[in-house]
Amino acid sequence: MELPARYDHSQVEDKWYAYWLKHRFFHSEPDERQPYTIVIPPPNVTGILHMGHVLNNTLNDVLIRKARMDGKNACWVPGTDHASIATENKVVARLREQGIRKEDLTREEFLAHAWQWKEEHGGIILKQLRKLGASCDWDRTRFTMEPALSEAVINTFVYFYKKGWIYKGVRMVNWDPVGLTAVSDEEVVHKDTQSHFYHLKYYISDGNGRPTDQYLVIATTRPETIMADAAICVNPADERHHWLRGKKVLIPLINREIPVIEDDYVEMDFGTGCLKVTPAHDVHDYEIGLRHNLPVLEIIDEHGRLNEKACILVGEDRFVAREKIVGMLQEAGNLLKIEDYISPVGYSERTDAVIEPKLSAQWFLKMDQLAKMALETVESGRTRFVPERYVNTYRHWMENARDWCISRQLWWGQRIPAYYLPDGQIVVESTPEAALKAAQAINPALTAADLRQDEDVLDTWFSSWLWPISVFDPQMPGHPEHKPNRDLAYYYPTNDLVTGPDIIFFWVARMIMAGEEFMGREPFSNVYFTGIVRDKLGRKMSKTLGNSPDPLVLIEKYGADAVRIGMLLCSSAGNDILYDESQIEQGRNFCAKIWNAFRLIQGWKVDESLQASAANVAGVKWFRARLSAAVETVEDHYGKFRISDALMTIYKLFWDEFCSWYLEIVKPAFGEAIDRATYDATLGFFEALIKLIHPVMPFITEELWQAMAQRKEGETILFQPSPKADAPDPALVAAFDLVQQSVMGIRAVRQQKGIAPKEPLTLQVKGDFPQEFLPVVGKLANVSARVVEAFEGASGVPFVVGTVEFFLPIAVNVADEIAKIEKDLDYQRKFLAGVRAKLSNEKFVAHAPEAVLANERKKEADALSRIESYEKQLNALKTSK
RNA sequence: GGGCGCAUAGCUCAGUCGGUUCAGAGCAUCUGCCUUACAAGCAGAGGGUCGGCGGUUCGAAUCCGUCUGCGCCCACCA
Repeated sequence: MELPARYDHSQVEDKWYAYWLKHRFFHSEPDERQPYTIVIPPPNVTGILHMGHVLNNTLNDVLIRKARMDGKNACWVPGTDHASIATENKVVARLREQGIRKEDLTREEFLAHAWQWKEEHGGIILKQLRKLGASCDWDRTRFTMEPALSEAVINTFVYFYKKGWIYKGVRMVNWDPVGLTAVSDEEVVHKDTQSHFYHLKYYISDGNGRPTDQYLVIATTRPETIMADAAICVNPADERHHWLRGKKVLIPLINREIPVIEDDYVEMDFGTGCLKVTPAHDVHDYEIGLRHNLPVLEIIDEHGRLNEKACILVGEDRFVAREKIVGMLQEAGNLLKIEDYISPVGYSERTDAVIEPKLSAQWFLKMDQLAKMALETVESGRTRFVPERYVNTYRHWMENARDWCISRQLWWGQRIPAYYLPDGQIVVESTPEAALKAAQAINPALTAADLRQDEDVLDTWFSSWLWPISVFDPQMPGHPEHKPNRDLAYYYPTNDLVTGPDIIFFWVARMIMAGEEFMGREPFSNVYFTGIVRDKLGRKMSKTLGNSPDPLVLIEKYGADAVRIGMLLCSSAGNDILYDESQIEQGRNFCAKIWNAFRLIQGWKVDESLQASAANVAGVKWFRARLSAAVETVEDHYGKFRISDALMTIYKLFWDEFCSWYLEIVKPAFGEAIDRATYDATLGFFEALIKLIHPVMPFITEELWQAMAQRKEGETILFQPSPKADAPDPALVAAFDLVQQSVMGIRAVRQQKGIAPKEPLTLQVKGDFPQEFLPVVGKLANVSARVVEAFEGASGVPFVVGTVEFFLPIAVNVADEIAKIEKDLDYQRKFLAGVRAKLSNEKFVAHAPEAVLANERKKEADALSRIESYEKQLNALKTSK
């Protein structure tokens, strides 16, 4: 088979992906092999591939392909997440473009639009993952809102409700006035925001609702909420304010009378020590209100606008109202001063709207028991975090977990299966029929028409947390009596989860909770946290900055293998990734290198009558040992999730050791043939190498594996066993190191003296040099090497590697050589002095372990022998002069 | 405010148990090569007071303290 001179990924990648799909190589069914399972972190169904996905899914794919080659039954379950807020926002935006307002649609009409949108745009990302080479079991593709998985979510809700862990409560929630829904604490992002501290005078009431000339001063960042004030609060220990006891004050502008109360919550040395209490619009104020039985007056509506209860500025947006009321306060003489102030403000993660604390009825799931269980899972090591430090973060959150607000005021999602009876009682059942039955048990006269289902849907994470279970057996969650089906029993718990640390609470922690609750054990053994992909300048990649490249464009340009390498090269666990296109170029260059190495080998003619040369025999012997050592290192790296280290080990093994050294040793001269033994060994090495590379570069390795022999339809590199390390031979590897050093020494001399590599030289070797490798040195350095007792010839360049001395008899400038040797000699003497200082230190000799001591003695001996050798050379040179 | 982490060559990062000639790798740079696999390449070279200071130790990039500069997470002192 004739190979093109250049590797063209575009001719290769689609071809083999189609081949893999055709033979369903990625598909897994339970069998007698050991399973290795990964569930994909489901991307948003409407999402498109970005660099973060590339990193994450490349790592997943490396792990799954490695496991497959290790003989495990590898199963990677793909799928998507319905992402209720994000998707609903996109659908609302598109409808708006078409002139349709969500408010004008019924729930059913809206959902019809949403599903249509999902059918059109959904799952694009899964198609894109194929371009990357992701070896997912596509037959198992799941969607969190598909019927079976939705059923699992509903059953879970019913299960926890009946267990008493789900309750409905009026709470202060994080309200998103743009998304028009409550969001969980985890979905609120706090950002330091430049704002102002307004100091306002509140006049003391004369008892009849008229101001006296006495006043107190409060400091607030939210003057637009004063109309909702229910009290002014001071710390009881604050003597400055004792005169206010029992007094009433008037809210500026509207002159409503409110009491002055005392509570420890107020910090005496913050602001003015007087706090305006606004129970409807501040979490802490709400709690103070509860303690002091204050009325709750809500003046901001769901859109963030002032309502009629505000009396003034009705209908104005909260921020506009803030501007206007400041002017009004100023005019009325209530504004004392304005300070610049930076305060943390909560923003909605999804819509970036400023979160409004809002009192509303929401559904909650109790976290105490679940958090306790899930903490134990990680503390006990049943689930291991990589890097380990995330355990601290995890523990802190678990110990402080607050109840999870699981209701969302949206339509896109699983609707809460709570049904209200006309008298306000609630029944919770998984179907309307069951709900009716339950309702009739309370009141037999009720009909289906009397029941009203809760309007809210469930938080998306309330379905994602079931993912490692529900993708295999959606009947399991919520049915403790159910026995896991064959898939779940076989694949659960999964092995590794690769995800970003940003969703450690959203998703990882909650999957562990669900796993413990429904399966009685952890959902995965290891969690590998990736870093965040940043640009060269360290900025997070984002659409608005426009610094995020389109992975598909990169794949098109460089090939998927190159993109994968580019991402992996710089990805140590838990550290952020500074992405730079040059890394992908490096990946592409590696493809070219592999390709060309194969073209070289493939072009060799074998002469069956030829005996292997001494150099070839030695080369094969060395590389076998070298490969073995590298395989061991690679295995070790994989075992510790040091994926980039594993890659770098493989990269250097192939490029440096195999190409630059091994192939140069065995390469026949132009037009000449190679012996059979060396050829077969070389081909064997090459096959082992591409197997080693396959998990990181699946396409080119399949192409070459197919090209290197007659393969039958249905054969693939995917299931070839990973190369195994056989008897390691460190001594041999070390001996070859000496060979490399000496070859490099000769090349350096050639470079310095301007002697072309083509020009043959002779080399004299003195000392303990491994004889069998002399021919290797001869070939690589183009020298005829021989061992001598003493160097012959007056003029030449000596050099030393370890304790072996070399001499290249060539014409040299004696003065230059003398200067050079004197410099080396000087260095060696200082080195010796350093070693001797150590050895003469009694404490060192007393404390240091024997191995360290022995090494220092060896260093001393080596230095001595080198000095002796240099001195001799120096003398020889000087006398020749 | 609390917690976690980072700082090593121009850039991105390794450095595992404190000890091997330990100060490394890749990229970039410089020099010489269009050598018949590969210029997306080959060969060679230069480049760092391991952020500062102090401590422990026979010995510190590595352990401890502290300072400085970054990053992340948690936290609504209005």
